[in-house]
Amino acid sequence: MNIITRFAPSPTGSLHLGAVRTAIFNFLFTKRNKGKFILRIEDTDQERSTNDSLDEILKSLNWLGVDYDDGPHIQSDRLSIYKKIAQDLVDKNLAYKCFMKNEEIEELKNQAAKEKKVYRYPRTWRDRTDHPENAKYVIRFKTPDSHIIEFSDTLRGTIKIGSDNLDDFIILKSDGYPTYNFSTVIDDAEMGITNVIRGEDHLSNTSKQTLIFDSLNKKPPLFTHVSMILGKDKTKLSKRNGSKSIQDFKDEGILPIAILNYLARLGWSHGDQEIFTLDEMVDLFDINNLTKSPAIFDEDKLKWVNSQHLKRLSNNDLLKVVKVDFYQGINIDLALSSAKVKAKDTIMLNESLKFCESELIKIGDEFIDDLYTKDTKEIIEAFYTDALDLKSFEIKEIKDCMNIFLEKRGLKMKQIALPLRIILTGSKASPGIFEVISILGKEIFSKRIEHYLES
RNA sequence: GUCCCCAUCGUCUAGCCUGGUCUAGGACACCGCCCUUUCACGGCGAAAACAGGGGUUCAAAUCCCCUUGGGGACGCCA
Repeated sequence: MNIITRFAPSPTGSLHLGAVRTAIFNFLFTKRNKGKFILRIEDTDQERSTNDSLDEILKSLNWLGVDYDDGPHIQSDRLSIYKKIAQDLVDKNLAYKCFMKNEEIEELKNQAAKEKKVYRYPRTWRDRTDHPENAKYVIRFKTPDSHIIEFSDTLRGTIKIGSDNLDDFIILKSDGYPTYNFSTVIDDAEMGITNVIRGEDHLSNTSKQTLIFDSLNKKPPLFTHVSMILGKDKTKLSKRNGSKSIQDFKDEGILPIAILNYLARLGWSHGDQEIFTLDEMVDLFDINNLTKSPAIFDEDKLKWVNSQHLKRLSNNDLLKVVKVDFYQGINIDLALSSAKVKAKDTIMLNESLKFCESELIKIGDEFIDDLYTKDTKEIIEAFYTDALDLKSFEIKEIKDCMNIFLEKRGLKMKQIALPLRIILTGSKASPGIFEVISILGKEIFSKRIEHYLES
């Protein structure tokens, strides 16, 4: 059987990590099995759904490289379908119209809270036929009494829940929109979804959805409820405990593959391997090899994974993510090679390559003490004179030149490396000094030294 | 409160299904040392866990039960 899966976010905010992880699992699983991956937008909450959110979700998925084969299907385009099926269920006496007013429900909820009980809809309209004319109503599902609801989960086995724990839940709201449990089931059935991979927080919804599948005479898909990602405080990830959106990570210089890798490794593993390419993940991913317990999000490790991918990136690919205008004459290849091994994110990378952007660099006032002593100036000038004689500005030549210079003058590397670094990069932190000189090349090197000597 | 899920180092995890090779392996973070021209990278090392109690068995991190702990759900949100 061909695998068909879906990722079904609701456009009520930016894409967050938990959602992204289920998207990744669906994506990997589907690719692994050469199936079809559908994107479906569950915008049945008129109040909270926004186009901006939808745009951001699409943008983020695209940036991550989580591509879908079909969609996005928008649920609000399909209202007539849900309405019709809800009405069918009413006609079959499997659902019913409920005319209870909001105020009445509020009252019941308050009452329940007072008695420290959980509110349950009292089935007031379940069997009534004295329906008011032109009044607003919702459609509720007739949850059967004392029935054992059973469904299976590929990770957790068979799960059984007594129907008495559920009340007559709403499937169609008074604004004519379906509720989540209803539209999800209809779409999963209509779209031929074979595998539903979603967060563990949906486990309790699955019992309701099983009931709906039954009422529709449809076979439910195979469920896999993936463990949740928790914040540092061990509760569901939310803005409160530091959850960031994909956009945030992008802005912080995290690579898409690092997010994919880190998030996939949260709950999934392949022996001791920590770093995966996308192809490797697709190749190795096994839905049956997921951890059942929740995992705490650790930004330090994400950063580390990011640094590992940064190191592995080819200079060609690196050029696409780096935001540096290399000045003409800069040895870009060498610059990238020496910068990428040290950076943890692309922000750092950009920062460390700043000295490559122009012919001259600005030297901050804080370095005056380090640079403008008579000795320093004299040493730099002397080394400069030697360096000018070099035919090639390869690292090796520069190094040899330096060693001869130091020996000749009885100096230590330390005495010249720091000022030279500041003069050439405007910073105390940079790639190795020989690399820096080689990256700049003879011309820019000379310009910067002369500029210093003249100041 | 009710229902559901889960339980190996601080964190992510390997091992669990198919008991013995586990004096429990790896990674992040932390600490120490080394490398060193800065910042880093890297290398080496240390510390660090089978929640508790009962079973089953010659043998349990691994199987079963209970307790405890954690998480999730209980919306005209998804």
